[in-house]
Amino acid sequence: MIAAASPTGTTSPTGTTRTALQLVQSNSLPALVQIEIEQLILRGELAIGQRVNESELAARFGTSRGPIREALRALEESRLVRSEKNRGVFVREISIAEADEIYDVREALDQLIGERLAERATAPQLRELEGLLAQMDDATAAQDVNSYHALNLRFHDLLVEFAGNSRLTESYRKLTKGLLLFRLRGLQDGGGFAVSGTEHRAVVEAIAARDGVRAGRLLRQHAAESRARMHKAACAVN
Amino acid sequence: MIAAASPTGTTSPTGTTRTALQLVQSNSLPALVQIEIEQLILRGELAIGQRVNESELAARFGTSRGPIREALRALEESRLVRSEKNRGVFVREISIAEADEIYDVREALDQLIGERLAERATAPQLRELEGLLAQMDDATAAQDVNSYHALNLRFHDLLVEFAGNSRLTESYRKLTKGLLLFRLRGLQDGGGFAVSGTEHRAVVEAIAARDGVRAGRLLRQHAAESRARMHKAACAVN
DNA sequence: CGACTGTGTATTGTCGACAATCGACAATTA
DNA sequence: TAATTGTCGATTGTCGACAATACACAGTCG
Repeated sequence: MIAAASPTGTTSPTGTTRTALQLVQSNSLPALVQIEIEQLILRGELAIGQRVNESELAARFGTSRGPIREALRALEESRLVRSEKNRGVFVREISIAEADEIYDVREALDQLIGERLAERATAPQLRELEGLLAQMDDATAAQDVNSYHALNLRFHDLLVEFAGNSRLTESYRKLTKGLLLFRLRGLQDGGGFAVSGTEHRAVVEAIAARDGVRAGRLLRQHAAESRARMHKAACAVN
Repeated sequence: MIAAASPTGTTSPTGTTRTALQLVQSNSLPALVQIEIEQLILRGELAIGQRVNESELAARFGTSRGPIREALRALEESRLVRSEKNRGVFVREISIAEADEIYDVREALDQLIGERLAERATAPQLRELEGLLAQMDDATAAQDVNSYHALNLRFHDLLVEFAGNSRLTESYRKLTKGLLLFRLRGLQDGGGFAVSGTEHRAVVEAIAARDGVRAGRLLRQHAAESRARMHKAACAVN
Protein backbone atom coordinates (compact mmCIF):
# COMPACT_ATOMS: atom_id res chain seq x y z
CA MET A 1 0.00 0.00 0.00
CA ILE A 2 1.10 3.49 -0.72
CA ALA A 3 2.07 5.60 2.25
CA ALA A 4 -0.96 7.05 3.92
CA ALA A 5 -1.82 10.46 2.65
CA SER A 6 -1.49 13.06 5.31
CA PRO A 7 -2.82 16.56 4.74
CA THR A 8 -0.49 17.96 7.30
CA GLY A 9 2.48 16.48 5.54
CA THR A 10 3.77 14.77 8.63
CA THR A 11 3.68 11.16 7.66
CA SER A 12 4.62 8.78 10.36
CA PRO A 13 8.01 7.53 9.23
CA THR A 14 7.70 4.05 10.59
CA GLY A 15 4.28 3.48 9.17
CA THR A 16 2.89 2.84 12.63
CA THR A 17 -0.83 3.22 12.75
CA ARG A 18 -1.59 5.77 15.41
CA THR A 19 -4.49 5.25 17.72
CA ALA A 20 -7.79 6.62 16.59
CA LEU A 21 -7.70 8.94 19.57
CA GLN A 22 -4.48 10.59 18.53
CA LEU A 23 -5.67 10.83 15.00
CA VAL A 24 -8.93 12.52 15.81
CA GLN A 25 -7.24 14.83 18.25
CA SER A 26 -4.46 16.01 16.03
CA ASN A 27 -6.23 16.10 12.71
CA SER A 28 -9.34 18.11 12.28
CA LEU A 29 -12.40 16.77 10.57
CA PRO A 30 -11.71 18.43 7.24
CA ALA A 31 -8.25 16.91 7.29
CA LEU A 32 -9.66 13.45 7.90
CA VAL A 33 -12.18 13.93 5.15
CA GLN A 34 -9.42 15.08 2.85
CA ILE A 35 -7.49 11.87 3.40
CA GLU A 36 -10.61 9.84 2.82
CA ILE A 37 -11.56 11.56 -0.42
CA GLU A 38 -7.99 11.34 -1.66
CA GLN A 39 -8.07 7.61 -1.10
CA LEU A 40 -11.37 7.42 -2.93
CA ILE A 41 -9.77 9.12 -5.91
CA LEU A 42 -6.53 7.19 -5.83
CA ARG A 43 -8.36 3.87 -5.55
CA GLY A 44 -10.50 4.85 -8.48
CA GLU A 45 -13.78 4.71 -6.56
CA LEU A 46 -14.28 8.22 -7.76
CA ALA A 47 -13.75 7.90 -11.47
CA ILE A 48 -11.44 10.24 -13.29
CA GLY A 49 -13.30 13.23 -14.65
CA GLN A 50 -16.37 12.45 -12.60
CA ARG A 51 -18.17 15.19 -10.76
CA VAL A 52 -17.97 15.02 -7.00
CA ASN A 53 -21.22 15.61 -5.20
CA GLU A 54 -20.76 17.52 -1.96
CA SER A 55 -24.02 16.51 -0.34
CA GLU A 56 -23.44 12.91 -1.20
CA LEU A 57 -19.99 12.94 0.40
CA ALA A 58 -21.36 14.76 3.40
CA ALA A 59 -24.00 12.08 3.88
CA ARG A 60 -21.41 9.37 3.37
CA PHE A 61 -19.11 10.74 6.05
CA GLY A 62 -21.88 11.88 8.32
CA THR A 63 -20.87 15.53 8.37
CA SER A 64 -22.23 18.72 6.97
CA ARG A 65 -20.99 20.16 3.70
CA GLY A 66 -18.64 22.64 5.35
CA PRO A 67 -15.80 20.25 6.13
CA ILE A 68 -16.29 18.57 2.77
CA ARG A 69 -15.84 21.85 0.97
CA GLU A 70 -12.71 22.65 2.95
CA ALA A 71 -11.25 19.28 2.09
CA LEU A 72 -12.09 19.72 -1.57
CA ARG A 73 -10.40 23.11 -1.60
CA ALA A 74 -7.25 21.53 -0.25
CA LEU A 75 -7.43 18.77 -2.83
CA GLU A 76 -7.87 21.41 -5.50
CA GLU A 77 -4.71 23.10 -4.34
CA SER A 78 -2.88 19.81 -4.66
CA ARG A 79 -4.33 19.43 -8.16
CA LEU A 80 -6.24 16.22 -7.53
CA VAL A 81 -9.52 17.89 -8.35
CA ARG A 82 -10.49 20.90 -10.38
CA SER A 83 -13.33 23.21 -9.54
CA GLU A 84 -15.76 25.00 -11.83
CA LYS A 85 -17.75 27.77 -10.29
CA ASN A 86 -21.38 26.90 -9.69
CA ARG A 87 -20.86 23.58 -11.39
CA GLY A 88 -18.94 21.59 -8.89
CA VAL A 89 -15.57 19.95 -8.48
CA PHE A 90 -14.37 17.20 -10.76
CA VAL A 91 -11.76 14.54 -10.30
CA ARG A 92 -8.92 15.83 -12.36
CA GLU A 93 -7.75 14.01 -15.44
CA ILE A 94 -4.41 14.64 -17.05
CA SER A 95 -3.47 14.29 -20.67
CA ILE A 96 -0.36 12.56 -21.87
CA ALA A 97 1.15 15.97 -22.49
CA GLU A 98 0.62 16.85 -18.86
CA ALA A 99 1.96 13.49 -17.76
CA ASP A 100 5.04 14.31 -19.80
CA GLU A 101 5.46 17.57 -17.98
CA ILE A 102 5.21 15.78 -14.67
CA TYR A 103 7.75 13.21 -15.76
CA ASP A 104 10.11 15.98 -16.75
CA VAL A 105 10.11 17.29 -13.21
CA ARG A 106 10.04 13.84 -11.68
CA GLU A 107 13.16 12.80 -13.53
CA ALA A 108 15.05 15.75 -12.15
CA LEU A 109 13.84 14.95 -8.63
CA ASP A 110 14.69 11.28 -9.05
CA GLN A 111 18.24 12.19 -9.88
CA LEU A 112 18.42 14.32 -6.76
CA ILE A 113 16.96 11.47 -4.74
CA GLY A 114 19.64 9.11 -5.98
CA GLU A 115 22.41 11.51 -5.13
CA ARG A 116 21.15 12.19 -1.65
CA LEU A 117 20.48 8.54 -0.98
CA ALA A 118 24.04 7.59 -1.80
CA GLU A 119 25.16 10.10 0.80
CA ARG A 120 22.69 9.37 3.54
CA ALA A 121 21.16 5.93 3.29
CA THR A 122 21.87 3.90 6.42
CA ALA A 123 22.67 0.22 6.50
CA PRO A 124 19.24 -0.77 7.89
CA GLN A 125 17.56 1.29 5.21
CA LEU A 126 19.58 -0.44 2.54
CA ARG A 127 18.57 -3.79 3.99
CA GLU A 128 14.93 -2.75 3.88
CA LEU A 129 15.29 -1.78 0.24
CA GLU A 130 16.95 -5.06 -0.58
CA GLY A 131 14.20 -6.91 1.22
CA LEU A 132 11.70 -5.14 -0.98
CA LEU A 133 13.68 -6.09 -4.06
CA ALA A 134 13.47 -9.74 -3.05
CA GLN A 135 9.72 -9.48 -2.57
CA MET A 136 9.39 -7.89 -5.97
CA ASP A 137 11.33 -10.75 -7.48
CA ASP A 138 8.87 -13.13 -5.89
CA ALA A 139 5.95 -11.17 -7.28
CA THR A 140 7.57 -11.21 -10.70
CA ALA A 141 8.10 -14.95 -10.53
CA ALA A 142 4.47 -15.43 -9.54
CA GLN A 143 3.36 -13.00 -12.24
CA ASP A 144 1.44 -11.20 -9.54
CA VAL A 145 0.98 -7.79 -11.11
CA ASN A 146 -1.00 -6.28 -8.27
CA SER A 147 1.52 -7.18 -5.61
CA TYR A 148 4.32 -5.99 -7.82
CA HIS A 149 2.62 -2.68 -8.39
CA ALA A 150 2.09 -2.10 -4.69
CA LEU A 151 5.66 -3.08 -3.89
CA ASN A 152 6.94 -0.83 -6.63
CA LEU A 153 5.08 2.15 -5.20
CA ARG A 154 6.39 1.35 -1.75
CA PHE A 155 9.93 1.00 -3.06
CA HIS A 156 9.95 4.42 -4.64
CA ASP A 157 8.23 5.91 -1.65
CA LEU A 158 10.94 4.54 0.60
CA LEU A 159 13.64 5.86 -1.70
CA VAL A 160 12.43 9.42 -1.45
CA GLU A 161 11.76 9.01 2.25
CA PHE A 162 15.30 7.82 2.89
CA ALA A 163 16.72 10.71 0.91
CA GLY A 164 16.03 12.67 4.07
CA ASN A 165 14.55 15.83 2.67
CA SER A 166 10.94 16.38 3.68
CA ARG A 167 10.30 19.04 1.07
CA LEU A 168 11.65 16.77 -1.60
CA THR A 169 9.42 14.01 -0.31
CA GLU A 170 6.41 16.23 -0.38
CA SER A 171 7.04 17.53 -3.88
CA TYR A 172 7.77 14.07 -5.20
CA ARG A 173 4.68 12.53 -3.66
CA LYS A 174 2.47 15.26 -5.03
CA LEU A 175 3.90 14.71 -8.47
CA THR A 176 3.45 10.96 -8.37
CA LYS A 177 -0.10 11.28 -7.15
CA GLY A 178 -0.81 13.51 -10.10
CA LEU A 179 0.54 10.82 -12.41
CA LEU A 180 -2.11 8.43 -11.14
CA LEU A 181 -4.73 10.69 -12.67
CA PHE A 182 -3.55 9.86 -16.14
CA ARG A 183 -6.50 9.16 -18.39
CA LEU A 184 -5.32 5.72 -19.27
CA ARG A 185 -4.96 4.60 -15.70
CA GLY A 186 -3.48 1.17 -15.39
CA LEU A 187 -0.90 1.73 -18.01
CA GLN A 188 0.99 4.45 -16.21
CA ASP A 189 3.72 1.91 -15.99
CA GLY A 190 2.87 -0.29 -18.92
CA GLY A 191 3.78 -3.59 -17.40
CA GLY A 192 7.51 -3.01 -17.27
CA PHE A 193 7.83 -5.94 -15.00
CA ALA A 194 11.08 -7.75 -15.28
CA VAL A 195 12.88 -4.77 -16.71
CA SER A 196 12.29 -2.71 -13.60
CA GLY A 197 13.74 -5.47 -11.48
CA THR A 198 17.24 -5.14 -12.82
CA GLU A 199 17.00 -1.36 -12.89
CA HIS A 200 15.98 -1.27 -9.24
CA ARG A 201 18.81 -3.54 -8.26
CA ALA A 202 21.35 -1.42 -10.06
CA VAL A 203 20.08 1.65 -8.21
CA VAL A 204 20.37 0.01 -4.82
CA GLU A 205 23.83 -1.23 -5.66
CA ALA A 206 24.97 2.24 -6.63
CA ILE A 207 23.59 3.58 -3.37
CA ALA A 208 25.33 0.88 -1.39
CA ALA A 209 28.54 1.74 -3.21
CA ARG A 210 27.99 5.36 -2.18
CA ASP A 211 28.25 6.37 -5.81
CA GLY A 212 25.99 9.40 -5.86
CA VAL A 213 26.32 10.40 -9.48
CA ARG A 214 25.70 6.87 -10.67
CA ALA A 215 22.73 6.37 -8.36
CA GLY A 216 21.30 9.67 -9.51
CA ARG A 217 21.83 8.88 -13.15
CA LEU A 218 20.32 5.42 -12.81
CA LEU A 219 17.29 6.60 -10.92
CA ARG A 220 16.70 9.31 -13.47
CA GLN A 221 17.01 6.81 -16.28
CA HIS A 222 14.61 4.55 -14.47
CA ALA A 223 12.03 7.32 -14.41
CA ALA A 224 12.69 7.98 -18.08
CA GLU A 225 12.11 4.31 -18.89
CA SER A 226 8.88 4.46 -16.98
CA ARG A 227 7.85 7.44 -19.04
CA ALA A 228 8.79 5.66 -22.23
CA ARG A 229 6.70 2.67 -21.20
CA MET A 230 3.79 4.97 -20.59
CA HIS A 231 4.16 6.40 -24.09
CA LYS A 232 4.39 2.98 -25.62
CA ALA A 233 1.31 1.76 -23.81
CA ALA A 234 -0.58 4.91 -24.70
CA CYS A 235 0.30 4.56 -28.37
CA ALA A 236 -0.73 0.93 -28.36
CA VAL A 237 -4.18 1.99 -27.22
CA ASN A 238 -4.59 4.99 -29.45
CA MET B 1 6.16 42.66 -8.54
CA ILE B 2 5.94 38.91 -8.40
CA ALA B 3 3.50 37.22 -10.73
CA ALA B 4 0.00 37.32 -9.36
CA ALA B 5 -0.82 34.28 -7.31
CA SER B 6 -3.57 32.26 -8.85
CA PRO B 7 -5.18 29.47 -6.86
CA THR B 8 -6.31 27.77 -10.01
CA GLY B 9 -2.79 27.66 -11.31
CA THR B 10 -3.73 29.15 -14.63
CA THR B 11 -1.73 32.32 -14.70
CA SER B 12 -2.43 34.52 -17.60
CA PRO B 13 0.70 34.15 -19.70
CA THR B 14 0.77 37.64 -21.08
CA GLY B 15 0.13 39.25 -17.76
CA THR B 16 -2.95 40.94 -19.13
CA THR B 17 -5.31 42.11 -16.46
CA ARG B 18 -8.63 40.46 -17.09
CA THR B 19 -11.79 42.37 -16.64
CA ALA B 20 -13.40 42.29 -13.26
CA LEU B 21 -16.31 40.47 -14.82
CA GLN B 22 -14.22 37.59 -16.03
CA LEU B 23 -12.41 37.46 -12.75
CA VAL B 24 -15.50 37.23 -10.61
CA GLN B 25 -17.07 34.75 -12.95
CA SER B 26 -14.20 32.34 -13.20
CA ASN B 27 -12.81 32.53 -9.71
CA SER B 28 -15.02 31.82 -6.78
CA LEU B 29 -14.99 33.89 -3.65
CA PRO B 30 -12.77 31.52 -1.68
CA ALA B 31 -10.28 31.65 -4.53
CA LEU B 32 -10.23 35.43 -4.50
CA VAL B 33 -9.85 35.45 -0.76
CA GLN B 34 -7.02 32.96 -1.07
CA ILE B 35 -5.11 35.27 -3.40
CA GLU B 36 -5.71 38.18 -1.09
CA ILE B 37 -4.53 36.39 2.04
CA GLU B 38 -1.51 35.05 0.22
CA GLN B 39 -0.56 38.59 -0.74
CA LEU B 40 -1.03 39.65 2.86
CA ILE B 41 1.41 36.99 3.94
CA LEU B 42 3.94 37.55 1.19
CA ARG B 43 3.94 41.30 1.77
CA GLY B 44 4.47 40.70 5.46
CA GLU B 45 1.26 42.39 6.55
CA LEU B 46 0.54 39.15 8.31
CA ALA B 47 3.67 38.61 10.34
CA ILE B 48 5.46 35.29 10.22
CA GLY B 49 4.27 33.02 13.00
CA GLN B 50 1.32 35.23 13.75
CA ARG B 51 -2.08 33.73 14.33
CA VAL B 52 -4.65 34.47 11.68
CA ASN B 53 -8.05 35.46 12.97
CA GLU B 54 -10.86 34.11 10.83
CA SER B 55 -13.53 36.54 11.97
CA GLU B 56 -11.21 39.46 11.49
CA LEU B 57 -10.43 38.44 7.93
CA ALA B 58 -14.09 37.80 7.27
CA ALA B 59 -14.94 41.30 8.42
CA ARG B 60 -12.09 42.72 6.39
CA PHE B 61 -13.24 41.09 3.18
CA GLY B 62 -16.93 41.48 3.91
CA THR B 63 -17.72 37.78 3.78
CA SER B 64 -18.66 35.14 6.26
CA ARG B 65 -16.11 32.79 7.75
CA GLY B 66 -16.90 29.96 5.38
CA PRO B 67 -14.96 31.19 2.35
CA ILE B 68 -12.15 32.32 4.63
CA ARG B 69 -11.80 28.84 6.05
CA GLU B 70 -11.77 27.31 2.59
CA ALA B 71 -9.04 29.69 1.50
CA LEU B 72 -7.02 28.96 4.60
CA ARG B 73 -7.30 25.23 3.97
CA ALA B 74 -5.90 25.74 0.50
CA LEU B 75 -3.08 27.87 1.85
CA GLU B 76 -2.37 25.16 4.38
CA GLU B 77 -2.04 22.64 1.59
CA SER B 78 0.47 24.92 -0.10
CA ARG B 79 2.33 25.19 3.21
CA LEU B 80 1.98 28.93 3.64
CA VAL B 81 0.10 28.48 6.88
CA ARG B 82 -0.09 25.75 9.44
CA SER B 83 -3.19 24.84 11.36
CA GLU B 84 -3.57 23.68 14.94
CA LYS B 85 -6.87 22.16 15.88
CA ASN B 86 -9.08 24.43 17.97
CA ARG B 87 -6.28 26.95 18.15
CA GLY B 88 -6.27 28.48 14.75
CA VAL B 89 -4.03 28.81 11.75
CA PHE B 90 -0.65 30.48 11.90
CA VAL B 91 1.50 32.02 9.23
CA ARG B 92 4.14 29.43 8.73
CA GLU B 93 7.75 30.12 9.58
CA ILE B 94 10.59 28.01 8.30
CA SER B 95 13.92 27.35 9.93
CA ILE B 96 17.21 27.58 8.15
CA ALA B 97 17.27 23.80 8.02
CA GLU B 98 13.99 23.83 6.19
CA ALA B 99 15.17 26.58 3.87
CA ASP B 100 18.12 24.35 3.11
CA GLU B 101 15.81 21.53 2.16
CA ILE B 102 13.91 23.82 -0.14
CA TYR B 103 17.11 25.04 -1.74
CA ASP B 104 18.15 21.47 -2.34
CA VAL B 105 15.07 20.90 -4.44
CA ARG B 106 15.19 24.32 -5.98
CA GLU B 107 18.71 23.81 -7.24
CA ALA B 108 17.67 20.65 -9.04
CA LEU B 109 14.70 22.43 -10.58
CA ASP B 110 16.83 25.41 -11.57
CA GLN B 111 19.12 23.12 -13.47
CA LEU B 112 16.16 21.65 -15.28
CA ILE B 113 14.89 25.14 -16.04
CA GLY B 114 18.19 26.10 -17.59
CA GLU B 115 18.26 23.02 -19.77
CA ARG B 116 14.72 23.47 -21.02
CA LEU B 117 15.20 27.18 -21.58
CA ALA B 118 18.16 26.59 -23.82
CA GLU B 119 15.98 24.35 -25.94
CA ARG B 120 12.82 26.38 -26.02
CA ALA B 121 13.39 30.05 -25.33
CA THR B 122 12.25 32.17 -28.24
CA ALA B 123 13.98 35.28 -29.51
CA PRO B 124 11.37 37.68 -28.06
CA GLN B 125 11.64 35.93 -24.73
CA LEU B 126 15.39 36.32 -24.77
CA ARG B 127 14.98 39.99 -25.54
CA GLU B 128 12.62 40.36 -22.61
CA LEU B 129 15.13 38.72 -20.32
CA GLU B 130 17.89 40.96 -21.57
CA GLY B 131 15.69 43.97 -21.04
CA LEU B 132 15.23 42.90 -17.47
CA LEU B 133 18.96 42.51 -17.06
CA ALA B 134 19.44 46.10 -18.19
CA GLN B 135 16.86 47.31 -15.72
CA MET B 136 18.60 45.39 -12.98
CA ASP B 137 21.87 47.04 -13.92
CA ASP B 138 20.17 50.38 -13.55
CA ALA B 139 18.81 49.43 -10.16
CA THR B 140 22.26 48.28 -9.12
CA ALA B 141 23.83 51.53 -10.27
CA ALA B 142 21.21 53.47 -8.33
CA GLN B 143 21.67 51.19 -5.33
CA ASP B 144 17.93 50.70 -5.37
CA VAL B 145 17.56 47.50 -3.41
CA ASN B 146 13.79 47.33 -3.55
CA SER B 147 13.59 47.69 -7.31
CA TYR B 148 16.37 45.20 -7.72
CA HIS B 149 14.61 42.70 -5.52
CA ALA B 150 11.36 43.01 -7.46
CA LEU B 151 13.19 42.73 -10.77
CA ASN B 152 15.10 39.74 -9.53
CA LEU B 153 11.89 37.95 -8.57
CA ARG B 154 10.40 38.78 -11.94
CA PHE B 155 13.52 37.60 -13.75
CA HIS B 156 13.43 34.19 -12.15
CA ASP B 157 9.69 33.97 -12.57
CA LEU B 158 10.08 34.60 -16.28
CA LEU B 159 12.82 32.02 -16.53
CA VAL B 160 10.64 29.25 -15.20
CA GLU B 161 7.68 30.51 -17.20
CA PHE B 162 9.67 30.41 -20.42
CA ALA B 163 10.87 26.91 -19.68
CA GLY B 164 7.44 25.92 -20.90
CA ASN B 165 6.45 23.32 -18.35
CA SER B 166 3.46 24.31 -16.26
CA ARG B 167 4.02 21.66 -13.63
CA LEU B 168 7.59 22.79 -13.26
CA THR B 169 6.40 26.36 -12.96
CA GLU B 170 3.93 25.43 -10.29
CA SER B 171 6.38 23.41 -8.24
CA TYR B 172 9.04 26.07 -8.52
CA ARG B 173 6.71 28.89 -7.53
CA LYS B 174 5.44 26.98 -4.53
CA LEU B 175 8.99 26.35 -3.42
CA THR B 176 10.11 29.95 -3.77
CA LYS B 177 7.05 31.21 -1.97
CA GLY B 178 7.97 28.94 0.89
CA LEU B 179 11.41 30.48 0.95
CA LEU B 180 9.89 33.86 1.65
CA LEU B 181 8.67 32.52 4.97
CA PHE B 182 12.19 32.23 6.24
CA ARG B 183 12.40 33.56 9.75
CA LEU B 184 15.00 36.10 8.87
CA ARG B 185 13.03 37.61 6.09
CA GLY B 186 14.90 40.26 4.21
CA LEU B 187 18.10 38.37 4.15
CA GLN B 188 16.86 35.49 2.07
CA ASP B 189 19.19 36.81 -0.53
CA GLY B 190 21.67 38.61 1.63
CA GLY B 191 22.29 41.56 -0.60
CA GLY B 192 24.06 39.67 -3.36
CA PHE B 193 23.62 42.63 -5.57
CA ALA B 194 26.33 43.05 -8.10
CA VAL B 195 27.33 39.41 -7.97
CA SER B 196 23.96 38.27 -9.20
CA GLY B 197 24.23 40.62 -12.14
CA THR B 198 27.11 38.83 -13.80
CA GLU B 199 25.60 35.46 -12.93
CA HIS B 200 22.33 36.37 -14.54
CA ARG B 201 24.06 37.59 -17.65
CA ALA B 202 26.03 34.39 -17.97
CA VAL B 203 22.82 32.38 -17.72
CA VAL B 204 21.11 34.36 -20.44
CA GLU B 205 24.15 34.07 -22.66
CA ALA B 206 24.21 30.31 -22.26
CA ILE B 207 20.54 30.16 -23.14
CA ALA B 208 21.06 32.34 -26.19
CA ALA B 209 23.92 30.04 -27.21
CA ARG B 210 21.51 27.11 -26.84
CA ASP B 211 23.97 25.44 -24.50
CA GLY B 212 21.60 23.51 -22.28
CA VAL B 213 24.06 21.85 -19.98
CA ARG B 214 25.89 25.10 -19.36
CA ALA B 215 22.70 27.05 -18.78
CA GLY B 216 21.50 24.37 -16.40
CA ARG B 217 24.78 24.27 -14.54
CA LEU B 218 24.95 28.05 -14.25
CA LEU B 219 21.40 28.40 -13.05
CA ARG B 220 21.93 25.70 -10.49
CA GLN B 221 25.10 27.38 -9.31
CA HIS B 222 23.25 30.64 -9.11
CA ALA B 223 20.72 29.07 -6.77
CA ALA B 224 23.55 27.58 -4.74
CA GLU B 225 25.16 31.01 -4.43
CA SER B 226 21.87 32.39 -3.27
CA ARG B 227 21.70 29.70 -0.64
CA ALA B 228 25.23 30.43 0.44
CA ARG B 229 24.39 34.11 0.79
CA MET B 230 21.43 33.18 2.94
CA HIS B 231 23.69 31.13 5.19
CA LYS B 232 26.22 33.89 5.44
CA ALA B 233 23.58 36.45 6.32
CA ALA B 234 22.00 34.10 8.85
CA CYS B 235 25.34 33.45 10.54
CA ALA B 236 26.12 37.14 10.66
CA VAL B 237 22.93 37.64 12.63
CA ASN B 238 23.21 34.66 14.94
C1' DC C 1 3.77 32.19 48.70
C1' DG C 2 2.88 28.82 45.17
C1' DA C 3 0.05 25.56 42.95
C1' DC C 4 -4.35 24.25 41.71
C1' DT C 5 -9.13 24.94 40.35
C1' DG C 6 -13.03 27.21 38.58
C1' DT C 7 -14.95 30.64 35.95
C1' DG C 8 -15.51 33.90 31.72
C1' DT C 9 -14.42 35.31 27.25
C1' DA C 10 -12.71 34.90 22.76
C1' DT C 11 -12.14 31.90 18.94
C1' DT C 12 -12.64 27.90 16.35
C1' DG C 13 -15.54 23.79 14.62
C1' DT C 14 -19.75 22.40 12.76
C1' DC C 15 -24.23 22.68 11.27
C1' DG C 16 -28.72 23.69 8.95
C1' DA C 17 -30.99 27.06 6.06
C1' DC C 18 -31.49 30.06 2.33
C1' DA C 19 -30.10 32.35 -2.04
C1' DA C 20 -27.95 31.90 -6.57
C1' DT C 21 -26.95 29.33 -10.42
C1' DC C 22 -26.96 25.64 -13.72
C1' DG C 23 -28.80 22.02 -16.85
C1' DA C 24 -32.66 19.68 -18.65
C1' DC C 25 -37.04 19.49 -20.30
C1' DA C 26 -41.43 21.30 -21.70
C1' DA C 27 -43.97 24.95 -23.93
C1' DT C 28 -44.29 28.40 -27.42
C1' DT C 29 -43.73 30.51 -31.81
C1' DA C 30 -42.31 31.45 -36.54
C1' DT D 1 -40.03 21.17 -37.57
C1' DA D 2 -36.45 23.88 -35.46
C1' DA D 3 -35.21 27.41 -32.59
C1' DT D 4 -36.14 30.05 -28.65
C1' DT D 5 -37.99 30.85 -24.22
C1' DG D 6 -39.86 29.63 -19.69
C1' DT D 7 -39.91 26.66 -15.79
C1' DC D 8 -38.36 23.23 -12.52
C1' DG D 9 -35.37 20.31 -9.84
C1' DA D 10 -30.84 19.64 -8.29
C1' DT D 11 -26.57 21.45 -6.72
C1' DT D 12 -23.46 24.82 -5.31
C1' DG D 13 -22.33 29.36 -2.78
C1' DT D 14 -22.84 31.84 1.28
C1' DC D 15 -24.42 32.98 5.61
C1' DG D 16 -25.68 33.31 10.59
C1' DA D 17 -26.15 30.58 14.76
C1' DC D 18 -24.80 27.39 18.09
C1' DA D 19 -21.63 24.03 20.35
C1' DA D 20 -16.91 22.88 21.72
C1' DT D 21 -12.56 24.17 22.97
C1' DA D 22 -8.59 26.85 24.61
C1' DC D 23 -6.60 30.61 27.15
C1' DA D 24 -6.36 34.14 30.73
C1' DC D 25 -7.43 35.44 35.14
C1' DA D 26 -9.22 35.46 39.58
C1' DG D 27 -10.11 32.84 43.63
C1' DT D 28 -9.01 29.10 46.86
C1' DC D 29 -6.42 25.96 49.52
C1' DG D 30 -2.31 23.78 51.17
